[in-house]
Amino acid sequence: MDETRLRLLNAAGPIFAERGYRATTVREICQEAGTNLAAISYHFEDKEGFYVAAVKQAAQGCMDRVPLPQWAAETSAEEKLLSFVTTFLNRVAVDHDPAWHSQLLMREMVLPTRACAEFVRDYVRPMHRMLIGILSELMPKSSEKERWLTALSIVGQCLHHRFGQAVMIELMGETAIASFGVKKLAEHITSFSLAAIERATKPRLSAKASRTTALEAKTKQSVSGTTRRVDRPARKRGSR
Amino acid sequence: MDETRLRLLNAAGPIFAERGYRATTVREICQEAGTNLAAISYHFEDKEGFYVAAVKQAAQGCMDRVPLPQWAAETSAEEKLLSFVTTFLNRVAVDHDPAWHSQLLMREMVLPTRACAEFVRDYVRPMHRMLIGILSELMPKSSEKERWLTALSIVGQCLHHRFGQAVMIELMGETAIASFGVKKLAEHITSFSLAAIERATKPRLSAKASRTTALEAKTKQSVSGTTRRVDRPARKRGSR
DNA sequence: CTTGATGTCAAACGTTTGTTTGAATTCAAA
DNA sequence: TTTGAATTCAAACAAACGTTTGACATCAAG
Repeated sequence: MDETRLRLLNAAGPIFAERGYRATTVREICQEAGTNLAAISYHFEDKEGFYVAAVKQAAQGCMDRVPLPQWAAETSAEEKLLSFVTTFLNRVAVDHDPAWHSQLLMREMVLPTRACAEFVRDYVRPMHRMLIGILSELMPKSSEKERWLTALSIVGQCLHHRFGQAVMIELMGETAIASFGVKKLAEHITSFSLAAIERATKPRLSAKASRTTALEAKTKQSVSGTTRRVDRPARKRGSR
Repeated sequence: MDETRLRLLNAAGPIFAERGYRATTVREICQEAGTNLAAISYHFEDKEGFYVAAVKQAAQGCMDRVPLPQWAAETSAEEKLLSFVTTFLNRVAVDHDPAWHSQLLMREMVLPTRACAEFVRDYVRPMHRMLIGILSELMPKSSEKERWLTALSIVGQCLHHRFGQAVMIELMGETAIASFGVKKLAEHITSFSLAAIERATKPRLSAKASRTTALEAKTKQSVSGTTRRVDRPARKRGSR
């Protein structure tokens, strides 16, 4: 049976997601799963193989829980973008049932392990293709580079609500964050991005547009200075 | 002397940034710094205190290397936004001299430790205040919530070029990434955001605007499904 | 019943870890 | 020179870690 295998994987996800790879001990997972210690090297070769399997399961779980949208032929590109952003936010949102799915994948993005390449192939690339497709409809005359930059702007806005979560809570308090909600967030990001895209596509307000682009010369930025104020010793010999 | 202290901190930064807290051993750092093993508990109490000191030094280094901009009275809000975005990108950019500064802070954002609160107070909050100030000029009639959302959109775009770096390289190749450059990036993000802000502030093209906001009804998204396709066993008893 | 493969178990192994110890060294003040 | 605090050093400590071992259990096939 692989009942043991499944119990291990289900127990591993939340723990790996919360503590990270190194800080998680196989003993802890086995105790949580109610299995023997040796079950890990038996079913997964070693700890690293076990971790990779857990990441795969997390990515699969994210995709299955919130599948990519499909549209009728007559759907407008604007509608597509809204449902794409909504899907993205739902996949990475913090307040979803198993919060550890996206948490584990977030770790994989910041400090990639062996599982990263597969993650990009199976999970990131399909979403990226879909977004580029939508952008090709929205800005048909743009260069590939412009579409890339726009895609990065949109994805960045979505992901920030996951990556920046800890800092945002520290910055504005936990209650204020929760008041946003996925739906409001998706509408903001979509209309924000659509406005920027339409402006770039049809720059008819030439007065304002030229004022904006005239900024480029003023990027004088003093990039110098060294580290000051290093703190003084903390404990001398005899404490504790 | 705290020459030993400084040698330890300088050696610790890159290693903590690359490997993370748990995967880094104090032995490795001491060997790199050329100090004795006991120097850590002597100067920093224990490993965690040592790590917190390293994070502090990284944040200070980031701020000193790229200080916040200061403007003349007549500077337009658009110019301010551009130089703000440029400063932000320079602070988190990957291609700067000690790349480990921002790398260490990035870790701190994703998995916060004791150092996170101080980091937000000394490093994040000043930048946030400055951005909100600029946005107050750009969209004077907006609510506080709207300004917050806009600030998050801008910051998200900037940070994504750091957080998403590993995935972007995997997705589009290393050379393509480098071709962007901080200056081009800053101009893109600034004009992208300014277009969105100006559109929201003066929605005179009512035809297109209403088409955009009419999307809201169509957010039907099937949020269901369970995990399928769990992989089969990897190694049976007798291998290796 | 025997056989052999599959899976589970308690126990132990060898290594690496952060931390501590107590002696040695340095060096300015008395 | 003597004193005493500050600092560095080699060595060891105890705990925790991933992994392995060999015996035991289960069960269908011959």
